[in-house]
Amino acid sequence: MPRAPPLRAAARTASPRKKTKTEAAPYHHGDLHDALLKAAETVLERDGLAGLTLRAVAREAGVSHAAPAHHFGDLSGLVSELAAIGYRRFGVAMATAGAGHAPSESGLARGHAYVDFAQAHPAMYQLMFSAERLDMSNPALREAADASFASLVQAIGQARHEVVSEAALTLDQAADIARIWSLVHGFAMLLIDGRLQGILRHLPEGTDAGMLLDAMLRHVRPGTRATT
Amino acid sequence: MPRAPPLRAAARTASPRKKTKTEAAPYHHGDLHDALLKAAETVLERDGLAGLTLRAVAREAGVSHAAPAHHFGDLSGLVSELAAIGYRRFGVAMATAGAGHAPSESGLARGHAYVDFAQAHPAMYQLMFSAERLDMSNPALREAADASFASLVQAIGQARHEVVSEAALTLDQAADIARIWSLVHGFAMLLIDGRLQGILRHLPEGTDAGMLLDAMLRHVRPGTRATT
DNA sequence: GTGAAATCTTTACAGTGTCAAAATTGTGGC
DNA sequence: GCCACAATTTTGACACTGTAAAGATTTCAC
Repeated sequence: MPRAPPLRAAARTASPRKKTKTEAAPYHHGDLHDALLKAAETVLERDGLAGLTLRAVAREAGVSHAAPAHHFGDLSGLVSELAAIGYRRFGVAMATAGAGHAPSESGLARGHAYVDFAQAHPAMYQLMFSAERLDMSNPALREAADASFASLVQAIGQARHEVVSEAALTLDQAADIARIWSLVHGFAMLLIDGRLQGILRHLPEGTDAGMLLDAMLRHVRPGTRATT
Repeated sequence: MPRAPPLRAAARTASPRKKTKTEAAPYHHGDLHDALLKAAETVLERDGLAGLTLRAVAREAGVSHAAPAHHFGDLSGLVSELAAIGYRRFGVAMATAGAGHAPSESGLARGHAYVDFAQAHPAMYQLMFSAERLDMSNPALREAADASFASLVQAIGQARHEVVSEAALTLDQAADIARIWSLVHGFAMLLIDGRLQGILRHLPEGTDAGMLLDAMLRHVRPGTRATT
């Protein structure tokens, strides 16, 4: 059966070697694990969340449809690891946005960076918050998501000019965290789902989502208040 | 073929008669359209969004697997009509919450009613914002969702002590709408997805989501400002 | 080398949505 | 009253999905 396997070969040479001091051809595939994750991201960006199936990823990687199961157990295992990658990437985007700005404006910059990420990678962002598909007990995902949340808490603390400990929050601190997170997450979700189209359409000519976000955030500053 | 049809009979007698004074078994079904929508809601509440399939709804209603297609075209047709029902129900919940409160507190009451609805019917709320499944060109859904949005705009206008026209928004008005909507929607989504568990766990004993929402909302009031 | 383990493929099964054809039932015309 | 027609519902089929088991293949350890 001369069933040509060009895809397979292409996928194999695409991934760079990691170790194997002898530089001999790697074992079965090279590292299907990473190749599958890359293929999954390609599928996700091309076909959206609905097109992200085990078999589609296997096709994209040029392997049999059951290959992913061996590396990830099941579909939730694969998408959870992909979401973990998304969280790590999201983390660096937020970190770079936090630096390089005056402290007074860093909160605003972070808010914009948050929504920019969601807008630039809508399918990935949806996946990162798709409780239905993700397996939150997955260690890689758990760790990446927790780190992302911790950096949010840290940023809130910075804006409040105090050290906020995740282990014991006051209601006021928690309200700040929930407020900022709900704001940017809600805005991002509504934006991705097209629910803000009606608003944006009826705004003065040339107003885009970024300007709306800016106007929305400028009246919500955390901390610096004494009592209720 | 004595293939026992108990489900069908059960489903038929389960729904109260409307007419048919003779009490004979109704004609084809009665009205499968409504029966399917009721079955869909049962399935949605019992098995969540993932369990809401055409065939599961057909089974619940006691009809063949292809029956729903005739009434709703396809899956998105069915879930869109179900979501429309959700929006209408959501609308009355918000309306009753808006009334019966002092004007100064009606905004807060509405915010709580919003999140309460999402918390009481998480699967329905998720469906109502599942862009992936819904067909926003569905007339019933479009109308119900638009009405829901219009009432939000109207409530914002009331809080701003001005008449807000959806047809031409100022950036300031739009920012108020987006802020409030993003806040409650984001909070509801994070809450449903379990993302606020970490926060709630580390709050003083006995603090629940409602208190957190209250603290979060009390520092965000729309309108009443002059310039930026 | 050779056996063992890891990797990948093949095969199979139970689901799913959707379509076409067949069967059933209610309705309107005469 | 009766009969053709239209609406409704079922049956059957197809392509797709995830997942499991069994077989084939390759690498690794010794």
